[in-house]
Amino acid sequence: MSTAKNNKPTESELEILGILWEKGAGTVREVHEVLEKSKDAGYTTTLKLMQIMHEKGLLKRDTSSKTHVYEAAISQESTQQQLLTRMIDTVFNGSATQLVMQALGNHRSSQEELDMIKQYLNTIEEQQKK
Amino acid sequence: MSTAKNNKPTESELEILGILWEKGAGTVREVHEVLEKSKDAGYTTTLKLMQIMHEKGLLKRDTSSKTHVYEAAISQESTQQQLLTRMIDTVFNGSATQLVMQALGNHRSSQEELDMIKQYLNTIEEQQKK
DNA sequence: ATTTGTTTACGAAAATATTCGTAGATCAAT
DNA sequence: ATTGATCTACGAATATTTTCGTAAACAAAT
Repeated sequence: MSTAKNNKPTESELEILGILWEKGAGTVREVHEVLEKSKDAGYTTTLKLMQIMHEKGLLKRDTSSKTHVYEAAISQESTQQQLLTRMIDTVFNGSATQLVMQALGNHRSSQEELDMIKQYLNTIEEQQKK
Repeated sequence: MSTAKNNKPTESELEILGILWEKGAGTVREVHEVLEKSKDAGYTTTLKLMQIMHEKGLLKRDTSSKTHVYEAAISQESTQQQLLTRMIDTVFNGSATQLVMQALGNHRSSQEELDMIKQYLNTIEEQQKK
């Protein structure tokens, strides 16, 4: 229960979080520029969205200079986790395995990635033996 | 482009689809009864939702008897696929592998399931060699 | 045939999410 | 100090999603 996270991000908010998780931090303009590529919305729309997200506790911001700098206030991992859980629940009959296989089947993975996953599976098995 | 599927289901609609995918088909009352366990909403709310879904082409229905029987009109697989893709895109930095590992890490899987996944990985590798 | 319970249809309210116009602040360059 | 560009704040319009009240149809039981 560290930072406010009982607010589940909306679709648009997720897009912004995604951008900030990658960038690390950024101004409204920077975020907006990325957003524009996949979406068309005005600058003030992005601004407003980010302000709301700040109010909700989804973003932190540094207002020390005129141009504010924003940063995600919730971790990518915990958000991923929440979304995954919900998705497995409602759409994958509660089976994580089903989700994993579906993901592997339709999204080309390189040999390196497959190896990484295999290795990870081994790690899990080791843990379970204990 | 068989049946209308350009309509992405909303959150509530997904819950209903999930139920129908499991049941195969059902009346409003039946769906509502399942829904009630995790949510609280009136009967007519569920009814309306399912009517809308029918209009959108998300559900088929049999109106031959007084009590209509509904069934999902879009496949679970294609829906899973769409959702996975979007999720990987916005929240997992475009990496399916990242999603897979996150899912494996936090949702306990039995040894049987792990074996199944391993086997599936081998299948994929075989395919890629060709 | 009247009552009772269950169903669909419809419309509209309520709640949420998204969008943007406008005004005022700030700063750099003229 | 005026202009121009860029930024934040704010409020409100739009759009979308969710909710439910009410009425009419229907069937089974009294």
